[in-house]
Amino acid sequence: MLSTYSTADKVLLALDCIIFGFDQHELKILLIKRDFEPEKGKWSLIGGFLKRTETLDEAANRILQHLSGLDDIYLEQLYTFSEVDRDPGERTLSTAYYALINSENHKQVASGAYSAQWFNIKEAPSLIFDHGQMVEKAILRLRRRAVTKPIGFELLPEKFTMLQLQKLYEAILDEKLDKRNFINKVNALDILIKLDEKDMTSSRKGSYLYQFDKQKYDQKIEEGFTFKL
Amino acid sequence: MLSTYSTADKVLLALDCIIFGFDQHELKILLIKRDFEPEKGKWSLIGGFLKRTETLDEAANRILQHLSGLDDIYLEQLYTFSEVDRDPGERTLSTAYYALINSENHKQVASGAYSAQWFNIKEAPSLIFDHGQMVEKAILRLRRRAVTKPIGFELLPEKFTMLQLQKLYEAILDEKLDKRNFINKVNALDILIKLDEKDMTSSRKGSYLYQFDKQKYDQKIEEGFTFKL
DNA sequence: AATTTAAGTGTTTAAATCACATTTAACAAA
DNA sequence: TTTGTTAAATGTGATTTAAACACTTAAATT
Repeated sequence: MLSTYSTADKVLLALDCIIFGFDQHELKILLIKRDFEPEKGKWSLIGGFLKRTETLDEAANRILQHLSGLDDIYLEQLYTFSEVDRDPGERTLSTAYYALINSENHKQVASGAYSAQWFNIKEAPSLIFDHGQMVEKAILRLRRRAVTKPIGFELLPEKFTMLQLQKLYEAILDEKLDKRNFINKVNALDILIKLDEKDMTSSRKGSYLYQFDKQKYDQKIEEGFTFKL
Repeated sequence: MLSTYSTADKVLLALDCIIFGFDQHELKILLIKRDFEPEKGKWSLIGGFLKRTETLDEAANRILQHLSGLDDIYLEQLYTFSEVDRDPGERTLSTAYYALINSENHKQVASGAYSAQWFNIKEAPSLIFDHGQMVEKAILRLRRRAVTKPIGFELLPEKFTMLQLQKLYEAILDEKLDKRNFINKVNALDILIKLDEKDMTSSRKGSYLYQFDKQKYDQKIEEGFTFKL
């Protein structure tokens, strides 16, 4: 029989965020030391509980906002985890979100109220509950999305070099890419603005800075263009 | 501040299933007339509430099992919907799952206890709450999955003709496919068993029946093969 | 002026995809 | 038993896309 409202169980719904960042050559995630029981003191994702008056998207934004002060963060719902004993404290489900934040705004995040710390995704410590699974799933999702939607740009500063972009994709996809093919592909997409400015930090010659052209991208999408990197 | 357990809100968590079936040339979904308030009498997805003692996967299986008597149904979690007023009855979130069932087992489903009915995905009536959104999202997901994993076979009887398979993919992808290219592609995958039997219902010559070779498929996957149709 | 360092640039080759037409098997009708 | 009909089965060449690959250039340093 279909349950009716009155007889149905209510549960706690948590929300955990896998926060990706990119730093030079490394794809990182932000973790915190959990400050309450159970598992106090262990590494965990940033999370919180859903309030009755908000949507999951709103809760995810609230939690991130509170943590970082950042506002327009790329967020996507990943999956809802529901193993009965996933949280030994109480019957709790958790909807995982993943977020992408760019390295320019990194610092303040890591120096926030919590003992938050960036970890290379390959060197992250083991996490409480099923957070490890969440991270795994998030990486796979990111990998799939990054080639289909220009979400990679969320992880870079506004102005970036081709090499930075390539390194980012190498980090996400976890494979080496050919420089010429990469540049050719990116240029073929025709959604970057090549600036007159150069980044002089990495070479004598300097490398041109680029900017993602959201206007152009949106327009192309409108016209049926499909991003595929 | 991170919420702690005691202060956090509990919510009802519903679970709704988008059940896909395939019938000759048409991709269909199974809908029921809702038999309780609110929105009693309107078309809706099959659903229920999560129990404290089960996972979402288990709940989805229970709900389907109960409806159809079927056991090994392909099920995948889709998304958790959380608009605050999505259900006017009470604050309820819903995790949507989609299911694929094959046409041979159709009939008993539709003639179950509920007034369940199959609708072509293009001709479905408008649905309660956000169920329309769920269906939309499920179709997109199915479309992506079907070319990446051999889930299409879940929708067919055990033995099927190439044309049936093609029609299925045409229905899922909502586009016409070239017969020769399709067959060449499928054959190149080398995961079908060509039977000696023929289906004589559709032509004089008869068309060979095929069977999905799960063993072979699994082994190929093991060896790093990637299904791509 | 010569050296160093990373940036920038095209071509060739292989692979995948696409478009397309004819032959074959089984049955039915003459 | 021959002929006609219907859908199934089969293969090839053309085009497009992806992959592999190495040298030149600009600018700062000595």
